[in-house]
Amino acid sequence: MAEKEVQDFWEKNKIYNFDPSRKKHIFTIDNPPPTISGKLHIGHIFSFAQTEIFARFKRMQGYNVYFPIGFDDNGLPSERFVEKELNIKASAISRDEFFEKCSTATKHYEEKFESLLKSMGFSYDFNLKYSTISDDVRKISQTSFIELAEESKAYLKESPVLWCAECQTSVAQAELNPKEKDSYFYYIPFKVENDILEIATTRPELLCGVVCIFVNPKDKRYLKYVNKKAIVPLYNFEVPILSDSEVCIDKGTGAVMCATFGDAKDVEWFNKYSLPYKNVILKHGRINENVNFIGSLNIKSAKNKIVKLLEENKSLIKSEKITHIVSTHERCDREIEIIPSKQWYVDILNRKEKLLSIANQINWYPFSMKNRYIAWVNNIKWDWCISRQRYFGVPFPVWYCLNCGKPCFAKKQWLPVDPIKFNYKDKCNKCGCSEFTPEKDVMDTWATSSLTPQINLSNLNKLINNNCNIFENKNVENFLPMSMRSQAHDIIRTWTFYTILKSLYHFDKIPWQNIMICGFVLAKKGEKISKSKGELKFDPKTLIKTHTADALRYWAANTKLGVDTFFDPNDMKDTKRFMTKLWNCSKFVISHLEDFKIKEKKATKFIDKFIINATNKIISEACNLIENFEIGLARHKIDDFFWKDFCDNYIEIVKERLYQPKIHGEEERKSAQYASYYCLINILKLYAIYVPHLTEYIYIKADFKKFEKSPSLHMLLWEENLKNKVSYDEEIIFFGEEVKNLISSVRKLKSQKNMSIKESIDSVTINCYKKHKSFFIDTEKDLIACLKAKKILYTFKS
RNA sequence: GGGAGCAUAGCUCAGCUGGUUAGAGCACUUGCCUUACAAGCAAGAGGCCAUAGGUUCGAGUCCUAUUGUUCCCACCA
Repeated sequence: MAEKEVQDFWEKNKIYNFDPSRKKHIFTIDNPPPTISGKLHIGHIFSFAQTEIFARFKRMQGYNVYFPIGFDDNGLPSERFVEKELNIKASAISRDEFFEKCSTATKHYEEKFESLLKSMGFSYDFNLKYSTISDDVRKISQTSFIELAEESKAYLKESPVLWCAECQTSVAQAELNPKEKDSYFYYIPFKVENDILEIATTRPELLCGVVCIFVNPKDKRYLKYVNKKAIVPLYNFEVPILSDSEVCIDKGTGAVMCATFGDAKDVEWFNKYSLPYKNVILKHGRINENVNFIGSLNIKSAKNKIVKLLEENKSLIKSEKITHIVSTHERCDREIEIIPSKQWYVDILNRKEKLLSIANQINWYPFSMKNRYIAWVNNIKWDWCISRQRYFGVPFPVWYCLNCGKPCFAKKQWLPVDPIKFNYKDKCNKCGCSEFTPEKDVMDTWATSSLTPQINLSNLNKLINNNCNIFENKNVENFLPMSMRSQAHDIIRTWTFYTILKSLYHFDKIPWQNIMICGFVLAKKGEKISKSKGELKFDPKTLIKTHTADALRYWAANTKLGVDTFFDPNDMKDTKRFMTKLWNCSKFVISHLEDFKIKEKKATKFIDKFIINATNKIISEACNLIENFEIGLARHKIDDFFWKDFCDNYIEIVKERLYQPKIHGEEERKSAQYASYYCLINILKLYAIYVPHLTEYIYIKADFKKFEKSPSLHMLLWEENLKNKVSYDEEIIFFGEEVKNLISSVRKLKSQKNMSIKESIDSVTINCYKKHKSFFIDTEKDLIACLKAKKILYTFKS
C-alpha cells in the first residue's frame, strides 16, 4: 500500500520526467524494450532493476538522465504469441485481420507490462515510451533500410537461405538454436563402376537431391574413386565423385553425399563447385510433388518411406542410432531447412574486421562479455537475412518494376509506408515502366530493434531540437554514442551485434560508450526459467504482492555484474530484515530531531565527526563501485556501514547523549543530532537507488522537506556528485575504529561472563596512541554511558 | 573441438594493482527483553582459499599444468 502511495506521489509530481531545458550533462540510456510475447518474468525484473538502479544513481549524481522505455511489439515473437494465444494461423486469415489481432493483443500486453514496470518503481520517463510498430519507429526503420540499400550494404539476392517451415519464413543465423536430437546414420551403397562406395547419411530422404559425393584427398581408401561417377540408389542417376579437404575421414564412412540442401556444408560446396540445384524440400516443409516415391510427403514420412524402400531393395547396409546436434528455430524448435529464395540481406561477411575492431572502442562491463561478441562475429557464416515472410512487422518500402524487376525504394517523404496499400508514384528509373508490384515481406524484428539508439536519439532530438529525424539532422549525432546500453548476456549475438552493425553503417561510430551486461536468473544451475515450469513461483506480480517491489529490487542488487543467479524465496528474508532495520533506525533518529534545526550544522564531538567522515568515505567508495556498474558490491558495502557502524555502534554510543542533555549538555546533544541527521539522510540517499519506495516513504512521513527543500528524496544529490567530491579524514576514521574495538572488547567480556549489556563495570582501561587521548577524553561521557563503566583509565601504545 | 568464467566456512558469496592472526550474510552454539528494532543485540564455533609445480623476502591473490564445473561458439554428412 505504501509503495502504491509513493508511486502515485512520483507520478503526480513528475519526479522522473526528463527535463529538455537542462541541456548539460545529459546521460542517455539505451534500455531493452521487452518483447511482447507473453509475460515479463523474474529475469526481466532482475536485469531491468540493475539498470534502473544505475539510472537512479546517475540522476542523483546530477546528470540529466534520458531514460526511456520501449516495447518491442513488432515481429515474429509477437506473431507466434498471438497465434498461440488465439489458436489461429496467420496464413488462414487475411493479412489485415491478423495485423489487427496482433495490434490489439500487443497493446493489451503493453498496458500490463507498463503497469508491472511502474509497480516495480522503475523510474522511466513514460512520456518517452516508444513501440517498434509505431509510425515514428517504422519511419526510422524504413529509412535505415533505404540508406543501407542505396549504399549497397543491403542487397537483394536469390540464394539458399535458412528456412523455418513451421513459421513459414526465412530466418537469420542468430535465430538458430542448437538442439541435441536422436537420429540414425543410414549406411547406403552407391555403385561406382563395379565397385560399391558406402555412404552414411542421416537424411536418406534427400537421396533424390544428391548432386555430388565428396571424399577427402588424403583418404587413401577412396582416392581411386575420385572423378568417377557414382549411381544413386533407388533413383539410379549418376553423380560425380570429387575430393575436398573439408571432408572428415573418420565421420561415417569418410565419404559424404552432398544434397541440395541438407546442411550448411552442402551450401558451401554448392557455391564452391557450382553444383546444380535440385529442388526437393519446399517451403511448407513437404517434398516436391515431382519427386519419385516421396512426392508431397512431409519430411518425416518421406524419410521412413525411403528407408523402407532401401530395405526392400537390399540397399540399406545398416542403420546406427546416434544423437547429433541440429539447428532449430529458436521460436518454435522446428529443425531448420535450407531452401533457395529471393531475400534481402545486410552485408556482414565483408565487414567482419571492422566489426571486431570497433568493439574495442566500447567499454564492456564485465569485460569478459566482449569475448562472446568476438566469438559470434568470428563465427558468422551468413550475411544477415532481414526478410521475413510474415505480417506483423515493418514492411520493406520497396516495389519491383513489373517490366525489368528493378527494386524501387520509397521516397523519404512517403515514410512510413506500406507498399501493399500505397502505389509507387514514379517511373522505374531503369526502364521507365510505371507498373510495379509491392514487396510483401516484412523485416526481421531485429532490423528495427537494432535501431534503439537511433529511436532514442530521434526522440531526444525531437524534445531538444524539435526535429525528429536522426538521419536528416546530424545535430543528433552530438548525443552519439549514447552513454550506455544495458542488457542481459543472452542477446549479445542479436541486439548488441546488430546495433553495433547498424551504428557502424549509418554513422561510422559506436552506438554507446559503455555496455552493462547482466546475468540471468536461473531455476537451478544452467537451467533457464521456462514459461511452463514454475511460472507462478517466479511471477513478478505475485512476488511484488508477497514481498514488495523494494524487496525484489534489493535482491536484484545482490550479485556481481554479469553473474547468473538463482531465485530462492528464502533470500527474501534478508531483504525484509534489512527493510525493517532501516525503518526502525530511521524512526529512532527522527524521534530525536523534533527540535533540530538544519542551520546548526556543526558536529563538535570527535565521535560525531567520525561517523560523518565514515559516511563520506562510504559514499565515495559506493560511487567508485557503481561507476563501474558494480551496484551489488556497492550495496554490500553500504549495508555493512549502515548496519555495523551506524546502527550497532554509533547509535549505541550517542543514545544517552540524545536522551539526556542534562547529563551531556545541550550543545553536545545538538552535535549528535546533526551527525545522526547527516548520516541518516545520506544513508537514505544511498539506499534511495535500491529501495526507492521505502526511503521516499520515510522521507515524506518524517517531513524531511523542511530540512532539504525538496519534495522528493529522489531529487536530491549524493554528497559526492558531478560537481562535488567528498573528503574524509582518515585519522578520525582510525580513531572511530579504535572506539569500535574498545566497545567490542567490553561486550566480549560481558558476554563471556553472561552479563547483561546494561550491567555496569567498575572501570575500563583504554590502550591507545598518545595523540588520540584527547579524542577519547572528548568521548568519555558517551563511553561511560554505552559501556556502563564507572570510570575510564588510559595506557598508551607506542 | 575452440574460447571465456568460476572453484574461498555447511549454504550464498566478498576479498582491488601480491603484505601482518582470510571476511560478510544465512544456518549453528551460548548469553542478553538494552527508553529504535527479539524480524533485535552481543559473543562463539566453523576454512591445508580445488590439486601439483613455479616466481617472490612473502601467494587466496601472479605464472604453468591438471581436475571439476558453468557458459559462449563450432559440431546436422
